[in-house]
Amino acid sequence: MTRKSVQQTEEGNIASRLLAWYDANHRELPWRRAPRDLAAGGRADPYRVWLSEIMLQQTTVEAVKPYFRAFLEKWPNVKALAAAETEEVMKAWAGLGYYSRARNLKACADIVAGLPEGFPGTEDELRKLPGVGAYTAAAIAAIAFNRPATVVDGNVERVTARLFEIRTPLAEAKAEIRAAVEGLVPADRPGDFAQAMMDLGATICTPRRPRCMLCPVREDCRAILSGDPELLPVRAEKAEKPRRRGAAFVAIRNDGAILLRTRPDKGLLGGMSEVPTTGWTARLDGDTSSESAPFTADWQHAGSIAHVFTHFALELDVYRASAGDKAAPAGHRWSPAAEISGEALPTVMKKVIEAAIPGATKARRDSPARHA
DNA sequence: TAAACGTGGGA
DNA sequence: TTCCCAAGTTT
Repeated sequence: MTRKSVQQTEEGNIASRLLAWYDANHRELPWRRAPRDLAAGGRADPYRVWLSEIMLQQTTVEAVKPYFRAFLEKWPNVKALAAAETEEVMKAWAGLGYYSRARNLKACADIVAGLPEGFPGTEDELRKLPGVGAYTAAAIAAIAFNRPATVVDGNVERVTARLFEIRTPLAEAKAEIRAAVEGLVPADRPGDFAQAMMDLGATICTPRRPRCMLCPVREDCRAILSGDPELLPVRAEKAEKPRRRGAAFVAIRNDGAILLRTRPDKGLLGGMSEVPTTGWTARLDGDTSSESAPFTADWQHAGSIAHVFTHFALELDVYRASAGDKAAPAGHRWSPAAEISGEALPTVMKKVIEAAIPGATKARRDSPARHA
């Protein structure tokens, strides 16, 4: 009935083919309910959908999996997460990147835990939550609440630009792409449709070397007919990445504790822990390490590390010194050796500490991080 | 509108 | 090695 009427349009054909493909070829993911489960009356848990969507923002599925499992084990529902300390959330998020997501995650949990109905089910209401933008609001509405929302992420943009041969550069093509996707969304299974588009983009309609021979909608794809699908979507060329330098100081107390401090909540690596460093904008001419070290000591050059952020590349000279039993300077604290692996250390800081003390950031059996 | 914001894996 | 860029949001 409704299915037949939908299939009478070209758009309906695309959605139907895509859903049939999804039924047979969907990826199995820790946060996903299989179409079979949903057909049997299963419901996606909004908490898990939300948590996974936040983690997946600009982040690969493989990187997210272990973090998703760890979060779910520590905090099985939104009230548990709301009861947690922000610091613990930052520690659990360490290494995943884009740390404002962790802060917003906690802020969002605090809000939702206070709502009688839990997560709202409409895009408009979801969109008001911290860390939830246009994409995430639509994804949660569609996947967790079966609303016919138009879900547009990077995969969907690529698939759609190829399907409709949209050659407008991506930045200016957003509205056009959104309108095209909106015309495809089936009233029947909007959540599965959204996930089908994303799975197609991730496994078939890939950025490079798309597997068009395996594509369920290749007969509907205009990019195949009149060009090279791999050339779409058209992206603006990216600006050259500035290179910055600095120095980092690993101070080691007699008992093996390391001197740390916490970065401001806003900005790069906001709210995360670090060893003392110089500023990262200055181009170091010669050795200025002793001037900007946290205290005077016999600082030894322990090597250097390189790390690439989204908008600049960083090289840090790493200095190491024994600190005896010195008290921590203002704004700093000593982190016991056994607790280093559980600290909210971003990857760049783990590299620094490893350069000074190999193995220091690896989890040990007696480390609290393993018992938490 | 554009820049800021992390990290890791694939080619 | 180097480049690309992934289930984006915020300011």
